[in-house]
Amino acid sequence: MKTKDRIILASLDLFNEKGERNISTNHIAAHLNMSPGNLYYHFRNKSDIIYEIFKNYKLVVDTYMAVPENRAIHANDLIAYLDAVFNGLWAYRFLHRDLEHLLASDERLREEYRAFTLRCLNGIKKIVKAMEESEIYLPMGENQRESNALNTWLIVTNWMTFLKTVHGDDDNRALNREAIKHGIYLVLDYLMPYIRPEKRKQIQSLQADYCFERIMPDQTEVDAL
Amino acid sequence: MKTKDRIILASLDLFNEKGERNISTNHIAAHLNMSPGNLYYHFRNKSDIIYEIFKNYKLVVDTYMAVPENRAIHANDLIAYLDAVFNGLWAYRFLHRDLEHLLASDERLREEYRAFTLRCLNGIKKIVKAMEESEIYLPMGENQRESNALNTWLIVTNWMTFLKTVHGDDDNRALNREAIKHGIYLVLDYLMPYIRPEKRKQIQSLQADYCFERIMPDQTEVDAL
DNA sequence: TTCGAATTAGAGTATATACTCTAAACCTTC
DNA sequence: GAAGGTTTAGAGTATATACTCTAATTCGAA
Repeated sequence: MKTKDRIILASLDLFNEKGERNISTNHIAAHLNMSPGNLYYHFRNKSDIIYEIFKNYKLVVDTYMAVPENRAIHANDLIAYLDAVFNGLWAYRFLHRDLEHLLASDERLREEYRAFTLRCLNGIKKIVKAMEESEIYLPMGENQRESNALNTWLIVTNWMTFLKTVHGDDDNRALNREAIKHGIYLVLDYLMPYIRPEKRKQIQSLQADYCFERIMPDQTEVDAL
Repeated sequence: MKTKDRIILASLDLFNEKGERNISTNHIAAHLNMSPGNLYYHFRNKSDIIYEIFKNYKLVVDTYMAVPENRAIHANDLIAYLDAVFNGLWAYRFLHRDLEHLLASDERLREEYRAFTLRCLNGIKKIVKAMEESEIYLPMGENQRESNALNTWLIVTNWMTFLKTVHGDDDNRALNREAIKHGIYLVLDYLMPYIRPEKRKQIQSLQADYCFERIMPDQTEVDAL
């Protein structure tokens, strides 16, 4: 593998594992048994590494967000979308940890992230529209579709972070890739009222695969807080 | 005012304005025309300042989350809750920017934040239940109430961050206190299906105060992305 | 007024970070 | 096997950060 790609992969790993803030270029180089000079031969600075990682992330998400072209959309597609998006978020989870800082330190990234978000929201709206057409969703107005896209986006992109903040340090149940999927359950719960009543049973049975043990502890424990 | 309190206030201001990551203890001291030694006389370290700020935040939110004791809950209460919470989030917005890092660097904070979150979720559930009892909400099961609390929490706590990431640098429309309130519109949109049909008109007219221009630009611009 | 504690100044330290520079090693390709 | 570009090592720099130490100042009570 090219050195440049090795740097990108190692950086992604380290960033995800320890947080971008805690990983210096020297750490990355050391992790690869490589001199800092070598790293800086391949990248002008740390921001460039992050930018390159972001481009990969974008590629992944953009690829999975398309509405099927030659056939009607199906309930299973909904699950497939959510699955793909949660996988993407997991694989690049460091990006959402202090996104604001990343965007503030790289103008390219800020502009492209903005465009990316708008594209995603637009993608969600298209999916919603397709769902309406294939009579899975109840018909809704344009305003509602936009609120829907926004709320879905907020829930999806912040589920992981929420899990991390609410679980103790010892408790690493929450931090693995599978636990993340429980977000799918939540999103489907959010979408349920917009799904046609006669289709809800079907969606609920798909949803059951992602059911999760309570996030909240027993009521007795909560009352003590 | 006590020096200790001046440090807390200045830190909060600077953290909110520039981000905690970009503000060192030296910055805070300089901002107050005070020696670093003096600052460290009042606080053992930077984490302690943040912890003290968090305690204030907690106090504010906990105060506003209570269900009214001697009367039924009213639709206006819902707005009041959201208003209070969004004000709190705005006033302490730095906390949510890289919460994960803050929690990772201070065990007290991690444990207390966890308890705080669970208390909030529980508070939301109690409010929902009260709304059911006063016949604003449709009755729902315990599971649904929990999903509801979680989704509401995710939308509320991440609306601001979302705005920051989606708006350009020049575009400071998004960053003021008022724009934040548009999140109230979104949350009410989310809650609408759970509100009794005969009450929706009323809620919608309250919601209208928080209506916002589209987040997304014209469709033509979006298509170009 | 004085004494001791609380507060403050300000210089200083150890460490880390992003990043640079020069020279060496490593490849092609002729 | 020599030339010339690409890649790498490794030492080094300028700056920032969190934090410490000592000595001075302030202040409130006796």
